[in-house]
Amino acid sequence: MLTDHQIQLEDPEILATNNNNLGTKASLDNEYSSFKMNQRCRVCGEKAAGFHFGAFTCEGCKSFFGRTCNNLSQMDSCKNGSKCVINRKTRTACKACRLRKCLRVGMSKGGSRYGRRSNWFKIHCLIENQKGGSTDDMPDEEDLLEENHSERTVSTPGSLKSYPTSSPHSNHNHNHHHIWNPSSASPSTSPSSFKDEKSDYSSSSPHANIPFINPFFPGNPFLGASGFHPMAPLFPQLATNNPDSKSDFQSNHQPDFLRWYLGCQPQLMAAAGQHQQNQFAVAAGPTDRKALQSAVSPTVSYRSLSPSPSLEDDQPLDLSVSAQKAVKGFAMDHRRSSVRMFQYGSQGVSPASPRPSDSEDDDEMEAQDVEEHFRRSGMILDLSSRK
Amino acid sequence: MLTDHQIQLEDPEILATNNNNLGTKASLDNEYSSFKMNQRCRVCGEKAAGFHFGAFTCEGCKSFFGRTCNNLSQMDSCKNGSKCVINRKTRTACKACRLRKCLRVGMSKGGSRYGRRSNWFKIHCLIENQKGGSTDDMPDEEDLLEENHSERTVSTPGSLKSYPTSSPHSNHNHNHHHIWNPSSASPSTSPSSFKDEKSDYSSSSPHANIPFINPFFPGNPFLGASGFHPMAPLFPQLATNNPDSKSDFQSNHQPDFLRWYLGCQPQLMAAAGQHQQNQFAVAAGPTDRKALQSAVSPTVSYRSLSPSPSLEDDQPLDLSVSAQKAVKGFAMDHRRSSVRMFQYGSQGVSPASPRPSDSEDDDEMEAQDVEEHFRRSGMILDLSSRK
DNA sequence: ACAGGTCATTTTGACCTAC
DNA sequence: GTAGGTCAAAATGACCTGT
Ligand SMILES: [Zn+2]
Ligand SMILES: [Zn+2]
Ligand SMILES: [Zn+2]
Ligand SMILES: [Zn+2]
Repeated sequence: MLTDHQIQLEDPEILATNNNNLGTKASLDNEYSSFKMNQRCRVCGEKAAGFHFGAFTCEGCKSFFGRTCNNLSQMDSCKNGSKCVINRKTRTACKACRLRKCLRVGMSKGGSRYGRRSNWFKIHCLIENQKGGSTDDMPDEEDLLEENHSERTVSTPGSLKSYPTSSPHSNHNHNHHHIWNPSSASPSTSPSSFKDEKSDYSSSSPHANIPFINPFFPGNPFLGASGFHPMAPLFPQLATNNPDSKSDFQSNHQPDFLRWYLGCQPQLMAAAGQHQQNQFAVAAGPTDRKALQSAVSPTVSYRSLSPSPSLEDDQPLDLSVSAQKAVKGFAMDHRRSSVRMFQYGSQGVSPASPRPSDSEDDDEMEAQDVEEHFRRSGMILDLSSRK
Repeated sequence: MLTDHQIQLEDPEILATNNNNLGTKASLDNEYSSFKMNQRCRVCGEKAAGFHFGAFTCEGCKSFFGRTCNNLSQMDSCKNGSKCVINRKTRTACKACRLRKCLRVGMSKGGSRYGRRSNWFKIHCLIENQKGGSTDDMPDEEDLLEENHSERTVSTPGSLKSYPTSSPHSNHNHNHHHIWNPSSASPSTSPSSFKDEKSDYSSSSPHANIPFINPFFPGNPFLGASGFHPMAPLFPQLATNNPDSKSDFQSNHQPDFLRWYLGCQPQLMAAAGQHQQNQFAVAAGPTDRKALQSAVSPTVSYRSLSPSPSLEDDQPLDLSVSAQKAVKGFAMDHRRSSVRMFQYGSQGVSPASPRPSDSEDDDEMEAQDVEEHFRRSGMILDLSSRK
């Protein structure tokens, strides 16, 4: 196994792996680069201009969403039964269906990252790509025929075959309201239906008492079209430069991670268990940690044990935030490769935006109040009736 | 039966009749007035602004058609299977479907009348109205609910019950390519399918040898959504001020006319028989005759025996045009209440526009050449192989 | 009384800039 | 490398005018 020195110099976030160049970040970047160059707009199928508002989109759909997602209320509904096909030629026909498509592919405002994509994000993209993507009413054949075919062949089909996309428990059509808490189900969340289907992966958690933002909370706008989990799991051992930790992940945890990432979350609970109570779990690499640091109020206390080279590299990253003075609750949206904050304030739960060192006035919220709010919002699994 | 003196003073075109005020033009005008005030756009269902391009439409659809009907070719087709519902809210969504709807309700350019509506037109409207109109994907319930209901109640439902809309041979879904010539069917026109269905009304013509512009010619853009005949029939006895002629019509011919107007044409052939060979039949009241006079080249010779008061009121109107020096062929489009000329020139068949006393140079066309052109265009039934 | 013109308003997306 | 701003171009329809 290569010990490419680049690994030491690169962003110490976790590494991707494939058969061709197992475990190197270079391979990940290479794969992602070709992937990115051939992306099409997830809304209309035109050649994508970039990753905008949480999805690869063209300039038009980017501008459209940026304009219209603010005034959802005054958007007149579709008169064709909300069944309009959205492609490059028809995207201007029905604004309602176009916006619906935007939301369906995961677009939303806030929490954007301007810098490089995180490795989590790249992995996510490649896995999703290998899964075949959503089989929506996406680009017309007509549209594709009019585009440059030579570009599309750059994409290396099957180059990611090594990714264990089909675990023993393949999980298509997994419910958005999965309950991955084995001990007690909140009445507001879905009943035991999922438990019957996926009990193998949700019944073995040893940390059922830890509150955690449920990424599948009802109405989560960041759930992808496939119901894919928008939040990266907690894998502290990945957020380190310690080679042993990385190889440990690759040999022992990567399959579990991938299985989780494809819809199952056994490791997530275990990772969440490393966090204390009254804390909302967060996992991030140094880039995300920096964004987190600037996004979160200075009153928020957080500990960072790694992976800065000057710190203990062999310690798991811990960016957990004390709920007593925290911005209350947040989670990383690695699918969007951004710090996505769920900030509790007088305006209710809303995505947080970076702010300077002000506002000492909104940290009187008690931990249980914060928790209760998230619970009422369906964002927290009601794992236990603490306090 | 009333002998309202208004009849004498009014336009001497034929009279309409209903139960309430049988046979008076006042009743027709009254009925038509309330009908017109409550018309909705035939395209989108919005309150109609008037009769534009051959159909009652709103301002928007009027402007839209005026803009787009010229560049049909560069109109991109619908991407929803041409099934878009067109109403006030969705009319801007799919231009292709909107234009298709416009054409379907009979809109077209040219041949418009600026003055009063003819009585034929009013009768047409009232009959169509009584028939219930086309049951298209017309105005949404939602749209109608948002409009002023008080206006709509002005319309007197059932006020035209006296019109014999359902003749013994009710004719729904009559084919656009009807053959109403019993003797010989053109190979280019439809086969004997219609004859099987409607032979009662197409087999009794005593004037099978007279060429006549077939209003059902393939591609006739003036055929309404219901396939309704766009051209008014020939009823010379109606174009007179002679009271006897009018009462004769009311008692003897009106039922036949209405039956014809609803899709059968026995009387049409009889009327056409009054015209000489090498002439293309025309029927018109004095208003239409005036328009005809200004539209047709001065080289066209026509005879007008009536109904000017200074002329023989008891003679049937004859505006037939000699094909030798005629603009070649034309017919009245009473449905559009306009003189609709099918003018033969170097540009081919096109709607004629009024022109001054010039152009002595385009009357070299022989009668049979004109006829042949129309026949090739599918506009003339190939009744016989004269010459 | 309608065809055609006018033009303010709306919608759009390619392009640019700030971060 | 993306969010947001810019702005020219296109589409729309209420209103006006000539006939
Ligand atoms: Zn797009
Ligand atoms: Zn729609
Ligand atoms: Zn309309
Ligand atoms: Zn359409």
